Amino acid sequence: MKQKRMTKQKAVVYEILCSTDTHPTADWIYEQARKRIPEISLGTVYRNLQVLLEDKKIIELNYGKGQSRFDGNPNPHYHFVCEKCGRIYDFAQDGPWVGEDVLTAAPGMVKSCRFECYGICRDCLD
Amino acid sequence: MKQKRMTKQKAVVYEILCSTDTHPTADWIYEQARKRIPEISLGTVYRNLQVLLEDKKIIELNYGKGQSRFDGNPNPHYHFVCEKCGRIYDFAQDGPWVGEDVLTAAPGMVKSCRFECYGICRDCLD
DNA sequence: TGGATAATAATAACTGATAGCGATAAATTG
DNA sequence: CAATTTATCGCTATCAGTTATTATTATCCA
Repeated sequence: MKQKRMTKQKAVVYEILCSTDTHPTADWIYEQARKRIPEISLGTVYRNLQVLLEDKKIIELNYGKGQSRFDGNPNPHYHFVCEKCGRIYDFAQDGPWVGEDVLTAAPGMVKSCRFECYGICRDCLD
Repeated sequence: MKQKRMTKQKAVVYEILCSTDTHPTADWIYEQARKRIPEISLGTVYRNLQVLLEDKKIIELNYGKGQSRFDGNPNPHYHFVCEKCGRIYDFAQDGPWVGEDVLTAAPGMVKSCRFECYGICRDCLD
């Protein structure tokens, strides 16, 4: 297996992602990264996000439209997407989970799940 | 509000989508549609899928990578994605549902949800 | 049936992401 | 510590999927 190196670029990408809970896009990470490594390229950001994904250090969130978003928390957890402001929130990791009965109703062997809610966040409700 | 017309193309796209439970891609629908309207264009398929989505007649399923898939059943239901063969299955609509407790744990007002399981389907397990 | 206009077919343009390339720098070897 | 290997770099071109544009055609209501 190909050995992986920790580079300044990779470290910065990972640090930026871990220092926020906003589930940013690659573009946003790129903008932030340029503040610390002005010559970094968008391709490098994408490449390192891919490597971090392979190492299961981070999670990728796709919402079909637009860009992927990334999450520095690799532990399984649910997300709430505000349809008004677009922000993505985490469900509390110590909150309730989808029941076993739902999983056993699946037409096959379940290896992982994805659960998301869409609606209006508390900020936008006020 | 702009009035919408029912065209041969739109009807065919909808009929094709409703006549299968394979959650096809726009490309597949296009191939099928050409059997009935040889001169139909891919753009028209995409456009009509968009219109049907707006009318909430169908559902779009994105899995990030690759093409979107479409579902002629607009009622809320869960999906199971086989990671081996790529097929997408429906959960039984009379099966168990994600508990209310999970929904009330959301950081906002929930309007819709998405729940998917990934794993190996029964066909591929044999 | 006629006319306004929504929808079409064809094709070009767009977007997010990836691949290829020569250059660079980190690891390894002697 | 120098030489060599090779992973990663920045850059650019490319790709796939989708959407926008445009001239033409078809729908629908009076």
